[in-house]
Amino acid sequence: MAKPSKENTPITEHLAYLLAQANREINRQLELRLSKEGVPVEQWRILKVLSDGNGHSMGELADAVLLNHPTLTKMIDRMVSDTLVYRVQDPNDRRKVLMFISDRGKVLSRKLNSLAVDQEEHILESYGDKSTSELKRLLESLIDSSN
Amino acid sequence: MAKPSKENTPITEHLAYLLAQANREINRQLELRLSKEGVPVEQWRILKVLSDGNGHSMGELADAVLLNHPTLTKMIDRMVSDTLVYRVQDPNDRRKVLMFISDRGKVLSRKLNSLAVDQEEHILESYGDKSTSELKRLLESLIDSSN
DNA sequence: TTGAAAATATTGAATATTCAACAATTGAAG
DNA sequence: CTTCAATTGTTGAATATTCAATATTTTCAA
Repeated sequence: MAKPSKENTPITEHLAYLLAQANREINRQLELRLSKEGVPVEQWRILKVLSDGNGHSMGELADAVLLNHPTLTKMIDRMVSDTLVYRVQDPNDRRKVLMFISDRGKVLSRKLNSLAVDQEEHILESYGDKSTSELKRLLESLIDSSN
Repeated sequence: MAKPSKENTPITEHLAYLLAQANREINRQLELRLSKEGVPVEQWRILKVLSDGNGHSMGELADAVLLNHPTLTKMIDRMVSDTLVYRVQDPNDRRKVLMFISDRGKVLSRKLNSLAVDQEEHILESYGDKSTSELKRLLESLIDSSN
């Protein structure tokens, strides 16, 4: 019996493709909601991370919000112009810049969170509680196993 | 007892974020392998879809490979220059353009598939057979429920 | 049959992202 | 101490993506 070859697997069966497709779709939906406040998904992430009130360096932020450094720098430039966040030089390591959320940023962050929560709840409804938490668990473990 | 508020959920617990993170990581790994042939992930997808030998319209292709139309048009322009694919006007509907894979494209496609299969096997090893198929199942069903 | 609306693909301008080079600071070896 | 390598963040040029406008063809209603 011939050993089953994976060479002709349709693209829709590749994990990489399924992840890209699911991510694209969920992201599109989230984008749609956040557009009510005229804010891209990445800015929601940035505000969410910073809303712990602590200072976060650019490198740390870039990791957390899944952007590479130059892209983050330029996005932060815009957010500083919009007075949503501000930069402070790290006194302990003057190479670093610490980012903080402003009061205006906090107000916006609350609105965005509520839009994001809306979406999560919408997913829970149409996709189910069980599937959602199981999917989250598997994704976390995939991410873990990739490091 | 206070009703649990989701407003302060850390970003790492949002499905949208987990999907983005997992997708980024898996995509990065795939990119790394395909870079051996100097080809971006999207071109692998295009070649894979076209390797059924049939003609596919630009719209159909754009859906299948998760690119929007103008981006696809420009990527196809490059691939035509590299003689990996070619355009034919659809005789039944002259608004449409049918894309076909060339012989050179087929040769490249085989190499790319083997690199992609390598990755899937690597994932199976580190992440496990069971988890992988379960994750795929859940992703498919999430995508379904989003349409 | 005609004319307006829809579908399909491309183009060019505006934006955004990425890559490589740079500047500043820190760490660490000699 | 001094010097050289590593770390951190930004910049500018090169690329890539997106949005809006366009051209072409088809569909379909009047």
